[in-house]
Amino acid sequence: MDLNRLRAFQAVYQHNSTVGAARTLSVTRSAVSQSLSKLEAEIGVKLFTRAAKGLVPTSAGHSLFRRIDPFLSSLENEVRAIKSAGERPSGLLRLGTPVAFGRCYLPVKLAAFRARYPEVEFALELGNQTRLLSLLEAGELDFTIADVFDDPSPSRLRSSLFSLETLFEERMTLVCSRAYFEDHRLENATIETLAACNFLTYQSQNFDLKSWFRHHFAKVPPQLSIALTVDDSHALIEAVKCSLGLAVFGSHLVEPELESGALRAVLSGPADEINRISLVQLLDKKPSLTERAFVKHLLAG
DNA sequence: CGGTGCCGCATACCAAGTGC
DNA sequence: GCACTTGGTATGCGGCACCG
Repeated sequence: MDLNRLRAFQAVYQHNSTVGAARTLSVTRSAVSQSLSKLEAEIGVKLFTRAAKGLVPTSAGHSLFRRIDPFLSSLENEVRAIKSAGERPSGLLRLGTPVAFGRCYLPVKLAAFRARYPEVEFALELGNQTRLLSLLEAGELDFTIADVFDDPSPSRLRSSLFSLETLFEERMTLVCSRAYFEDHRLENATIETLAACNFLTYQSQNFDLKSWFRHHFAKVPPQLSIALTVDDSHALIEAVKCSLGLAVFGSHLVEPELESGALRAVLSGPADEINRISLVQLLDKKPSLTERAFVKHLLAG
């Protein structure tokens, strides 16, 4: 059934004339008259009685109007809502993030964005980078936050699938408790001294530690003694404070502890490895208005 | 990519009713 | 009777889909 013919019928019913309907629909009365005739031919029933001054609905006309008027009105409202949604950020944003970043930094940014655009909702996925990149690739996330190092080893992030935008940079520092530092004589530590220590890591394959060793010594000790693996920065900091071993942290996570002297940095200095915390998107995906607004919001700092 | 057919619409015109 | 309003319809044009 042709929607335009139904709209012509609706307008004629409301005005009891083809002239009024034509004005409403911005067409000539001839077009209205023709649409109406075709609709009647299609249904096989007269919808109006042609009177001297206008058109009077038949019982079939009344019945049809009662059915289609709510439908056409709700259809128009729905289309209007969809159009206005395209003009302002709204809807669901699916975001992946490392656990520590998702807990500490992101909630503030999400709150500020939503204060500005209350029609936006978030679905936050906390997890390790490998899993988040897989979800992004499968189209189950709109963005993910990732750690990007200058490490020359092959990285999935450097494939042609993804586009990267740096949000901010942090120094990667190897730290331990003051007691652990003194017990293991870690002032001017060599790779051999460090290789004899215990380590704590975020990731089961301890990429963070390997990357730190490659950066500072251009090689990784053949055997690292991993005392703890935990994907939670608070747990990791507490374990380091208890002298369980050494762990690599983004500088912002342990700044207070380093300043108070509760933790000590090993080989600390300007030569520390830089982690560019970046926003990752699929390269060939055209970002929506909401996604573009969110990227702009994060990049604004 | 051009030919063809269909469809919606506008234009022009006709018919009928109404008011002065 | 005439001007005006309104509805109906023949005709032509333009846009679009389909096909070879």
